[in-house]
Amino acid sequence: MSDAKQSWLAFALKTLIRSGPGALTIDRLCSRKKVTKGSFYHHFKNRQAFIDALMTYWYEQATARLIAIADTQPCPKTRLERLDEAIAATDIEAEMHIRAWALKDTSIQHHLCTIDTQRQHYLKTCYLELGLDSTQAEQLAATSYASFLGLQQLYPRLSVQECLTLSSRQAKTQLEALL
Amino acid sequence: MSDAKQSWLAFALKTLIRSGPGALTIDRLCSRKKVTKGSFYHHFKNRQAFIDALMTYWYEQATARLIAIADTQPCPKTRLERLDEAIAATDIEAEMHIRAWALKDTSIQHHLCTIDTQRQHYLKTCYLELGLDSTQAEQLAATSYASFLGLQQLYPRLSVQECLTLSSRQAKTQLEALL
DNA sequence: AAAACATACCATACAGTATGGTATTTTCAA
DNA sequence: TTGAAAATACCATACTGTATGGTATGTTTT
Repeated sequence: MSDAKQSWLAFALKTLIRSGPGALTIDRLCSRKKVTKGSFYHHFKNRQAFIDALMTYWYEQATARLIAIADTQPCPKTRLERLDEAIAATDIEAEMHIRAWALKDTSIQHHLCTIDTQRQHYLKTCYLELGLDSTQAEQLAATSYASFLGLQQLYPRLSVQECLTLSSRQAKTQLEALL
Repeated sequence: MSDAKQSWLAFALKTLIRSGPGALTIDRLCSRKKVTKGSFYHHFKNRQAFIDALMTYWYEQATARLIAIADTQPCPKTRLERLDEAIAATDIEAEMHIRAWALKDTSIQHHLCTIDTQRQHYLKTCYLELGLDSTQAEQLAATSYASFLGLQQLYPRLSVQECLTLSSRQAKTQLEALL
């Protein structure tokens, strides 16, 4: 991937985080980036190709990278803690925007589906190692992930730290009740 | 409120449920409703007034009504069960769409904030009656509500029934651990 | 020559306005 | 009480201005 293209994706992700998918029109991106459409259409075949590239870029930043960080730990309990730390140190504002975006764009839906699946699968493997059976691990993965997602969206808004604290505490209680 | 205006709001809510806020353009609504813009602008000063009316309409359907149903029960445990039943019997597809909408429209955000607050407050009163202290009740209200919201948004998608089952089971475990 | 970008243009979709038409309801005098 | 006139509710048609994705064709830089 060329530097210019990489710069386009990094800029687009920043814009998505700051202003949501509504700001990802070609015109607005170009004016904010102080280039013209000639640049955009040089690097991307059309808007859809651009969006696909952006979602792949986001997957690497906000899923693959985080799992890789957590996976440096041998103990599953420590992995989950390390994961929380990594999440706390990451700008996850794009999350909600992408989830909202998926409701009106099936291509985003597809990307998000593989990402959600992979994330839940990672949590499940941790819970399996901690002694849960397959069904329990799967359901706890779903509910703990879901409560974190949900807490992010509650009004009045909580901080990422509060979301992590509440959801991880809740997951621990749940885990102990199952063991 | 006139019948014609009521019919506009009911139609708009159906459209929102089926196709999301992107389908709530004046042109598209008019063509689907087989009327013209003259009708729209006769009943609503502008698009914003229409949206405000629609959100009020939705509040009555999906918050005030559900709470009123649950509140027919004297026991808080029964109230929560009755609430789950009422939710299961309601089309809650609008929920996610509105939450997504709120990210790009501050007026929706305001409506949703009062609604989220009222819903959490209702759950809190139930948990208070069940013996939790104020902080515990508030946090359990937040996490149980959040996990239900989050489960709705997970990919691959779950049914409303599955969301309710998982989140209410999780809330019960949490409650017993706190008592 | 190829990569990177600029400029000018097109068709479409959108919110909103101006104006007019029709049907129903209200008002007021005979 | 009643019937015509006035008001109002309801909707249609045609238009404006703006933002969008996309295309065609250049120009500059390496």
